[in-house]
This record gives sequence, structure tokens and C-alpha cells, in this order.
Amino acid sequence: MSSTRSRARPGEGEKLREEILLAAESLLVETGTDGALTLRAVAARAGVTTPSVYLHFANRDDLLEAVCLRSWGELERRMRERSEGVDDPLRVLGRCGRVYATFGLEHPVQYRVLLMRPSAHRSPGARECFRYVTEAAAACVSAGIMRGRPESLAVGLWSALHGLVSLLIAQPEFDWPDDLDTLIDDVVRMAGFGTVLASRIPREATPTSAQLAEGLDALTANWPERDQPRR
Amino acid sequence: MSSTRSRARPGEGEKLREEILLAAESLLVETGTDGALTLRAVAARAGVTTPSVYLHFANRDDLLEAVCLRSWGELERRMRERSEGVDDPLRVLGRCGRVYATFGLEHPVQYRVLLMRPSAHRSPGARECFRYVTEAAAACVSAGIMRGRPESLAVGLWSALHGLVSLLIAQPEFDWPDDLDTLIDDVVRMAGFGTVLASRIPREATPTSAQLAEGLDALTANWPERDQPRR
DNA sequence: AGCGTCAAGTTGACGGTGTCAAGTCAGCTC
DNA sequence: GAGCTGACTTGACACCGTCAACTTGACGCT
Repeated sequence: MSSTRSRARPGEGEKLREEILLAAESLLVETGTDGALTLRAVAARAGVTTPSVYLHFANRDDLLEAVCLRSWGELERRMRERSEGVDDPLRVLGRCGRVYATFGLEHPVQYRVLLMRPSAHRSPGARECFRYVTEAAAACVSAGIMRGRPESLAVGLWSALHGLVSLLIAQPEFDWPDDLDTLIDDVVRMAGFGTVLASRIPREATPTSAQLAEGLDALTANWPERDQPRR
Repeated sequence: MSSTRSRARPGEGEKLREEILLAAESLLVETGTDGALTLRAVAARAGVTTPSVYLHFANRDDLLEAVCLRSWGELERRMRERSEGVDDPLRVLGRCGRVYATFGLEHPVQYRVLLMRPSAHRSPGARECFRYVTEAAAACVSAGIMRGRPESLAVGLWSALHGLVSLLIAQPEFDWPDDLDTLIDDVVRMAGFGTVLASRIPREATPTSAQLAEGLDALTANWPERDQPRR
């Protein structure tokens, strides 16, 4: 292969790793599918022969995960930004949830690679996601609005959001409503309210449908309709 | 290829389709992964050459989906069986949710193929799932416990359950609690209660954390602790 | 009995894939 | 300038999904 790229000097082998990641990333956004990320295509774009990729990545999956993780830091940044200065912990949870869903839908390939494929090892993507949610849940617990271990609450919250995002990604041809923002908001509200309520009702005291309906009628009747912007 | 299998008689070509499906299914349960379902392996097990598969399936994906759909009817059967004779619509929802999650975890490969991969067409697996949940949600609405369009409510309920199942399948190495049944139950309760509560709180009247906590304290105080078996 | 037909299945190949063992080559050190 | 070592290439292997062209064998018809 007589390419333009010149061999790196000893000690600078890491350069190639970066160039491969860059090539893979551009290939990913151009094609929109990870199927296009073949070792040959990536290597060619990086101006290098195919087996050279193995100098820096154990196998294709390793490369795939590494390139998808590159966009992942942005998620945390956006969550912090979006919930900055918000006091009400439930509202923080809501904002983070919306950011999470929006981010997932904006990066469907990365989301799918990091969270929707069987990953043999402890996926860093998953641990990150869980950490964010656990933090937000912990805030709700210390505010006295939720009860129980933050980790347990977080699993439920994460499940709801992840379920929505992954269904939207995997089943694009499904008969989804037009207004995705409202859909996301509905699920965020459901998950938030549900976690609060479920954490306050002991399993042994699960009410019947009638009891619950009656109780909630009384509850919501006390809330005057307020007029505040949704976000 | 001088195999044992004798060529089917004209008009009986459909026999091969069944034999291929059978071969593929057994291969799937033996290996536990759909990656092992190569056309060559399936054809060999069916006692036939590789291209013969194309007589009955358009491509590998088509075969994969067909074989995974075979187990799918069982899900509806189990749901109906498990919720038979239960009056309380919320309790029906709970039972269906637990059946759904358990079934998904018992058939991880099928679940993944049908619901966790980008499917270009309207996946029958997805439509089935959604139908079940919508039915259960509709019952809650007509009982007056939930409000709104059953389809909208169903998306949320489905998301929560699907989220849990798909995370458990895709991230087996995550730090899950030991007791999966309780975990499932938590998510089912969260989704059920949350859908009820969210459907009764207009978006414009979203309470603050403090309001919600206070209201719920009053609410649950009225429920005497009852002693009834969980299922 | 023999023949044509047509469905059922096979042969053989193509282009593509991930992966690996062995080789080469440039730059640094001594 | 010899030699070492890290950076990369060569060339191959086994396997994959898919397809066009071919063969085979059972049936209906005369």
C-alpha cells in the first residue's frame, strides 16, 4: 500500500489510534449505520492497511464501542447544563429524562451499540447512564419525596426511559404519534410520578383500583390549576 | 450432496420450510445465540444444501424472524391464562406485566431478534406486544382508574417493561440485584401507579415535589395496611 | 410405455467479512 | 554504521450471505 500517510515515529503509535477513531466516526455519521464500519473501510479511510487496526483495538467490537463512547460524554454535559439552577428534585429528574431521551434519539447508532447489543463485559455506557439517574434519584430521596435505595429507584426510571428510546430506535416503522416530545414527556411523567408513588406504597398495602382512583380524586382536587410554562 | 433426506414430491415443497424452521429452532436453543444461525449450519442440519433455504425464505433475516416468531404465541396464551378471573384491572395489568417480563427473560434470543434490532418493516412481534398492553390499558380506562387514550397509556407501560427486559438481556454483566422477581415487580408497580397518576394530573397542573409528597402522605395514611398475598 | 413439464433441490462460484502469522521497513541508540 | 525495536504491511485462511445456472425426479398426458 503506497499511501500518503507516513509511518509514525517510535513512541507515537498512539497517533494511529486517534486517526482510526476519527475515520470510524466520520464513516459512522456519513452512513448512519454501524454495518458500514468494516475494518477494511475504516482502515482505508485512515490511510492504513486493515490489520493495522488490530494494533490498537482487540477486534471490531472493541473499535465499535470505542467510537460510540466518544459521543457519550456529551450526554452528561447536557444533563448538567439543563438541570443547572433547578431546585425541585422531581423537576431535575424530568429534565434529565428529557435530555436522555432526546440525546438517545439524536445518536441512534451509538445508543444501539452501547446499550442494545449483548455486551459481554460491563459496558461503560451503561454504567454512566445508571450513575446519572442514581444521582437524580438520590436527590429525590434526600428531599423526602421518594423512599428507598436510590439504586433501586434508578433502575425503574432508567428502564422506562431506555424502553422508550430503544423502541423508537428499533421499531421506527411502528405507529408512533407525530409529536415525539409529548410522548417523551408522558413517559417521563409516568416514570417520575410512578417511582414516587410506588416508593411510598408498601407492597403489602397495594391498593385496589377503586381505592387508588378514589384516593387520587381527592388528592388532585386539592391542587389548584396553576399556570406555569412546561419547561 | 448424498443425504438421507429424499426430495419432496411436487406440491409438498412446504415440508422443507417446516424442516428448516425446526432445524433453526433447535440450533437456536442449543447455542443460545442467533449468531450461530448461519444459512449453512441450518441447511446442513435440515439435510439440505445452503441455497435451498432461499426457496422458502427471502434471506437470513427473514428466516431469523420467522423462527423467533414461533415462540411468540405462547406469550399471549400465558397472559390470558395468568389474568383469567381477575377483576381488578390494575391487578390484571400487573400480572400481564410480570408475565411479559418473565417471558422475555426466558426467551432472550427471540426477544432480542424481534424487538431489539432495527427492523425495517412493521414487526409483527411489536404489534402483538402493543396489542396486549393496549387491551389491558383500555380496561383500566373503562373502569375509570386511568384517563386518556389507551394507546397513549400503553406506550408508556410497554416502554417501562421493555426497558427492563431489554436492559437485562443486553447488559447481563451489569450489577443487577439478586432477586429479579422483586425487580420486575418494582418496575410493574412503578409503571402501573405512574400511568394512573400521570393520566390524572393535567400537564398544566404538575405539582412541585413538596406538594406531591404532602398530598401522597395524606393519601397513603388513609389506607389501612392489609394482609393479602402478593399474587 | 414413453414423453414433456415443471417443481424441488444442487453445483459452483462471487465478493465480502473478521482475523492472524509472518515479514518488512524506518528511525533511534550505541 | 550495526543492530534493535516499534510501526506497519503482506498474504493468506476460513467463513459468510447470495445468486445464476444446472440437474433430478415425480407427475399427467397421450
